[in-house]
Amino acid sequence: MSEKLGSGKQDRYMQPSILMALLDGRSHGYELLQHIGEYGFLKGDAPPGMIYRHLRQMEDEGLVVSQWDASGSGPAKRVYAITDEGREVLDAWVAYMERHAASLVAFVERYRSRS
Amino acid sequence: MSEKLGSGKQDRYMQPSILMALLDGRSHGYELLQHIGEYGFLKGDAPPGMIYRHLRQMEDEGLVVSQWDASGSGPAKRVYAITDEGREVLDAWVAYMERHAASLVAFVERYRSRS
DNA sequence: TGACATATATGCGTCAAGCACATAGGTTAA
DNA sequence: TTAACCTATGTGCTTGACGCATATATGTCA
Repeated sequence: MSEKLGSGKQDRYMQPSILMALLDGRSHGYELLQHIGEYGFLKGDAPPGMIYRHLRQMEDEGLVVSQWDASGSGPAKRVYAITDEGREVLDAWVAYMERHAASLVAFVERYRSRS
Repeated sequence: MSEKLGSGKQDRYMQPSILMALLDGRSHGYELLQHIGEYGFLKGDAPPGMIYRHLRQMEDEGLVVSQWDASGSGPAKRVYAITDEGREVLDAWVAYMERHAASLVAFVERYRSRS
């Protein structure tokens, strides 16, 4: 039955999740992959392609900045850091999510209260 | 700033809104248009084309059934009623929305608690 | 030297959203 | 009476994000 919900295309909140993770410090795509699932918006793992595309787009929009890091072992990493503009956008996201949560709760309430 | 949120493509929850409205009794597209905004998931008015497409698709899936009503004034209306399967899907939607709201609240909490 | 983990990125098909537009019946006012 | 408007239901087209598969490259370990 639940397979009819939203055709599997729910909002994954990739952008705010990435920005939130970057609040804790600079990181790179592959590392972010393993952490943004913690927020509960993804069912399984985040698709790698998605992360990198979001990061690139967010850099175009000035929300993050990147820098290559070739130190350490393994291939070079593109390390991202959040910008002031990114912080503002995250703040707006949180405000939006708060309103959205309120609407959801009200909807659920309304449904539950009609026995 | 907020124009960067989700590129304006937030989840409108059209399907559960329609099902919820039909719980209060049979109705038709044009009438639903004026009521499903009450749930707070739409910024302005719902786009008419969207409603009718959803209703058609939901009828294909067996969530609603329709019947022409030529009585009364004005053009004929296609009146929809929710089915048992529609009720089950709505129930699943509500459960999903409840979990989703919890994730959102947790995210907001996490953000707010880091001063 | 072959398999595997790390790390980033592109290409392609699909699907829903958003918007404009088309159709048509009925009512009302100039 | 006819033009404008409200009711009512749909279709067509473009765009953009998503999901998946795939490509590329480096370093490590058996």
